[in-house]
Amino acid sequence: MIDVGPLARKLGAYVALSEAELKVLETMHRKRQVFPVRRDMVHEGQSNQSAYILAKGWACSYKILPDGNRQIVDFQIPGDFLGLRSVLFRTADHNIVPITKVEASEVAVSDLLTTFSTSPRLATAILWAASRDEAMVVEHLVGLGRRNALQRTAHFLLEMGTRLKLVGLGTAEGFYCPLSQFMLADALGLTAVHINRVLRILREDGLLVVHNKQVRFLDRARLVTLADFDTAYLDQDGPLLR
Amino acid sequence: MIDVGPLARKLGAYVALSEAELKVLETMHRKRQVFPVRRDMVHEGQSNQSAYILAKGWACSYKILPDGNRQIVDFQIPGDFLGLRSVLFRTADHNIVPITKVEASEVAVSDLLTTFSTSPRLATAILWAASRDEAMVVEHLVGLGRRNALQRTAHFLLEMGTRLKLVGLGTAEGFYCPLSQFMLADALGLTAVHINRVLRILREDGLLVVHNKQVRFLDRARLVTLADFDTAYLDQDGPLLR
DNA sequence: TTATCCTATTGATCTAAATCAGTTTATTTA
DNA sequence: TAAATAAACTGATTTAGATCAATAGGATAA
Repeated sequence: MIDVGPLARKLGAYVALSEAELKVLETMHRKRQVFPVRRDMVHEGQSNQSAYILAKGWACSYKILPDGNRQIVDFQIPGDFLGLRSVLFRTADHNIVPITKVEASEVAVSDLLTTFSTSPRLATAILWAASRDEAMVVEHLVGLGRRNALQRTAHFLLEMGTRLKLVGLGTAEGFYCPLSQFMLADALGLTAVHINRVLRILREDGLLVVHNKQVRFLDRARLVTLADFDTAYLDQDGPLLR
Repeated sequence: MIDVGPLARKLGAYVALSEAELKVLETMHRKRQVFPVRRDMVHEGQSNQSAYILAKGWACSYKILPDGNRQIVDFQIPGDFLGLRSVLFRTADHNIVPITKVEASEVAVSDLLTTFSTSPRLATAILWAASRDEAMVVEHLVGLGRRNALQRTAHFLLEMGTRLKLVGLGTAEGFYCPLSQFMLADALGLTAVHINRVLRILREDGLLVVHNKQVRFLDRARLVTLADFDTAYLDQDGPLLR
């Protein structure tokens, strides 16, 4: 079997893609670019921004408040679109920065629109993926509003695990995670000091271990209960539609 | 001038719409329905849900956690789409409930897709509006993660004011707001008790008054500073594109 | 190979917001 | 129009997570 790449793999979880559709996806990966760590790819206020498909590495989208505080809105992993809203919105309303070295393909919005009209199944799959990403932002919001530090952290790590598994970068047991405790803190609306304590509790309770940029789930069942994690779109094997 | 309805008014802030495009929008408002207060229009887990355009009244989308806690994700006001993600996602991942009596028009997704291919300008405008809504969810997330109760509340009320002004339901001075302090609390990740105290502080500081379901901004400049409110897409008069 | 920086870790203390326990004032409803 | 219910408001107390202040281990740079 050929390597279909993370995006095709992700969309394939939704619809079984034909050879022709895979070809279209392939053509979207022409202009591959490399982005170094810690240098903003998209900057708030920038206009005429491009959209990208992330092929390798991790990035994150964030906002900075006037007091210097940062809130990470979402992490982008291989197979994710990046900066789509900035394009539609004409001006970026947030920043995007690589966490590791990133490889990404620039996608012209016009190409995307063409794809939409010529390949409706692919279009549905892409919209499905976009809706799923939005649903994750919503879940993140719910966590910040109504979950305590422990549940929030557990939920976040379970979700990242699920996302990574979908693109073949993780298993039910764990995943490689290049995030520092400071980044976790900025995503979860906590301080790094508190994240450190939360991770200790999770470890001491035998729920999960984070060590050497590696997350390992020790007791997934109890974690899922603790975090009220919805496994609906996880317990799925093969595409939803044929 | 004819009444173009809240959606046309909102989209008109982005592109100047032609007579033909207004006609298309009008046909989307055929199947008008009325929904009573406090009876879920969309329920989590429901599948084959319809999408709606809200014509009159307020609704909100929310999630309930197992401990009974509620997090309101967003409020929907006239001109907003409602349940779009549920349609694309095939199963609703959240609930939507009317806060006041609601009038909404059912939109078949097929109609929407037709509109997209026949009227590209309208399509862009709708995507712009959708991006804007998503940007507001993101801003909400940032507030929950990194703003204190006072800034968060101020920011939220300024934002609602801006949204309502865009559809002609508010002015720079204030707006009608049917939300109880409990609903504000569920949206802002606080308790009703604390919302009450925050509103008192805002009142005593001469910043804004909430009374009789009416929000009045007393010192907009200071509010904007306090909340770090981005007025970029507010200081706009007439459509962005022609 | 020492100095510098970043990340992880821990203890002590502080504080914003929650919780608890009411009273008061509006709305519904009967 | 009285009774019932929901919403607004307030004080006292508690607590989850922040802040402050260090220590220590790797990694990077010079």
